[in-house]
Amino acid sequence: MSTDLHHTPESAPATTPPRAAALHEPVIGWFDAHARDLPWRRPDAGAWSVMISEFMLQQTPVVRVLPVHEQWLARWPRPADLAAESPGEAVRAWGRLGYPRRALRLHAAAGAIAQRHGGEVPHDHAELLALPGVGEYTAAAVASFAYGRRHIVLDTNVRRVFARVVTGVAHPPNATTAAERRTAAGLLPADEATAARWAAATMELGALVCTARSPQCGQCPVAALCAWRLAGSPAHEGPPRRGQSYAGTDRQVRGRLLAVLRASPTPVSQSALDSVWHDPVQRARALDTLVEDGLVEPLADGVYRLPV
DNA sequence: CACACGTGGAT
DNA sequence: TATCCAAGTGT
Repeated sequence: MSTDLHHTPESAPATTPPRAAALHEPVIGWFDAHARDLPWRRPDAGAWSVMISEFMLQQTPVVRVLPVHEQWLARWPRPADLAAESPGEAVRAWGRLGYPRRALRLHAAAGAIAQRHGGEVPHDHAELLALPGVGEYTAAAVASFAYGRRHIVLDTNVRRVFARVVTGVAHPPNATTAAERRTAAGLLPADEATAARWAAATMELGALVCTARSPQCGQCPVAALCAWRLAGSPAHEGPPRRGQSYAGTDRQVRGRLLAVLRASPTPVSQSALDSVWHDPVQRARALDTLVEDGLVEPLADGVYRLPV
């Protein structure tokens, strides 16, 4: 086994990266045999179902999204149904998925779809991107998964698969780079339907086999072509991967405060909020930012509620 | 571009 | 127990 002692992120892999065409069939074939049966992937799933799932899946695992996604779709079958609700109800129904600003943005996106797009989730990438809460990834994902369009879908799973198979490193950079976009563009099948299949397949491969912690290379359809394996599965180099701290942060306080509001069908008093965090300064700051974000609505006399 | 932004399960 | 990680977006 030859080890490159002077390896840097920009250096060429020790072996030739696999050709695009050599990857398509095994990866898509693997997907056909092993893809999970997720509600938003079923033939009868509409674009709205896909869009709800994409919002919920931003930084939240599939198993926790499943039940909430089902509830949302049953309660708000079309974008206009959600748009007709108060934003507070969206925040409440978001439950404990985390990052509740996503609920607010999905509610706002539903409003924009009802107003500007005749109630239909747009097909066009640029129009999707213009919606609140829809970034580069989500716009591509909705266009590709819901409408079969040909787009570069670069999420954390796909980035990790390409980092290993093509670039030969254990993990992708912290932020998406131009080099990654070039790699993804070079691998994207020319045929539109195949490209959409490829996007879903590479994402699923990263989620189920080419995982962050302990990849199941024995199950991987392209293990024999994988630049990382061929290089001896070298450990991660470079800057430490971004860790998230949580205990004691404003985020934790915001979470506590919002949990109180979600649980109460009626406005809550200042004292009810005061009871969930000891430090009055941090508590006040957290409440302030929740109000700024539109997640909490202050009423008169130190009473608060979810936004109407 | 680095950082804020929730929550909970796995190791 | 501490850390890592999960289909990112907005600033």
